[in-house]
Amino acid sequence: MEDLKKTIRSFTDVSDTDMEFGLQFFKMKTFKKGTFLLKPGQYIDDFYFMKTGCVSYYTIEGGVTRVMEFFNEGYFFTDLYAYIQEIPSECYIEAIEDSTVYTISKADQLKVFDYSHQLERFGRLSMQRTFVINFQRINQLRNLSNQERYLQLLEKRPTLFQRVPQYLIASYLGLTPVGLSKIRKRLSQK
Amino acid sequence: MEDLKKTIRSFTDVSDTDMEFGLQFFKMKTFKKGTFLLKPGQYIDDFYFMKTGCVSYYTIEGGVTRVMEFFNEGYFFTDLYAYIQEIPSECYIEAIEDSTVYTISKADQLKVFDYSHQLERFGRLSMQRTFVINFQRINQLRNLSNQERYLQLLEKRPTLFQRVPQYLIASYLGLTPVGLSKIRKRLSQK
DNA sequence: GATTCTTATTAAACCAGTTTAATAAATACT
DNA sequence: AGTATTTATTAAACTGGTTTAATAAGAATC
Repeated sequence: MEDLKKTIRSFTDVSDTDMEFGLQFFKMKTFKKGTFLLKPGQYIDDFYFMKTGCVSYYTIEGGVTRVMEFFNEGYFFTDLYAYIQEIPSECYIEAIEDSTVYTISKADQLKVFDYSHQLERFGRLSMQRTFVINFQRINQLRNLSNQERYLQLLEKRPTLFQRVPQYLIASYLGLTPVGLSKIRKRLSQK
Repeated sequence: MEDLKKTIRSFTDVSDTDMEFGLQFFKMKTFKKGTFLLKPGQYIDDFYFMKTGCVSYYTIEGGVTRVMEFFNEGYFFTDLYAYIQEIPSECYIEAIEDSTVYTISKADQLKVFDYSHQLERFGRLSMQRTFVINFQRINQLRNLSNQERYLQLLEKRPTLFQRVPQYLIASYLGLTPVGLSKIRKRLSQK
């Protein structure tokens, strides 16, 4: 669990005692490509850390799939919206590659936060990080054209384009496959 | 500061001792309509609670004003993005009505969190709340048409339409004033 | 109360996406 | 390898916005 430990300590100092206390609650799980970590209607009680692999976090509404995020190595993830509010999820989390994760239940996480002020701070800071990412996402959606968002994704997460089919990338960008294809054509003509 | 105290306790239990310790650091400030709490290039070291009034949180890029949020009574606010990362802001926070706020510096807030595990938890939970709001915002931007977003705003924050000129509402919705006008016309014709 | 400034609407031309459908290319399956 | 399925591209018609500019209505100022 060295990778997890390292990631936690990239947020804030955590003593060995507190870290050991925290890590004991994490369990390792594996998911084959095409299996689901979460489906609509289910409650999600787990918080995940992606060790290896990739999941797609998406909704289907009226037959339309909308990818909200791809989580790969080093990401913390869950359906945070349903998790926080303890309401049934409206989302899918699907392994789009064979994936290995560490997971901790909400009750155990609360135990950890009660025990350790340092780890509660980690919790606050990781929420902040999530905030920053979401904030950038909102600004991207509001201020950039679809073409600009495509180029930005290409720059920031180039490996995604090898791992993920283009129609899912299109969905992530809020486009139809046709729309993305047009953008790519337009760009290649320059 | 009863309103502030009440709002904090709506998140989590806080003992009188801890609350008293925390509240001593808040200062009351007033801003006349048209004055700025923040301008681009400035660092923001303050966290605000809106007692009465309303501010607009926006950017100007290439002459284009983009309203990100309106904060009125009962909202906690700051330029959280610049605040968290301790980088110069790229945003304006402008009082669009005479406003009264409570404010606490980042250093003081950290003192409070160090002193009180309960208030650190309030910090984490209020970050979570912010997350939920941002998440809904992203989903709105991705999944709803402009018309639907207009109707939803009309429903959720009707008072805004009395307080805020339409061209700022348009900006908040990511539209031009012309675009919003067209939507309103389309709707009124039904 | 008349003038000026700001805000909201309308019209016309335009554009970046959509939908639908056909086709081509790549991948998986037996 | 040959067939079936999935994924990506292209074309054509359409749509909901944009920009620019003119006009109308409302609010502030002298």
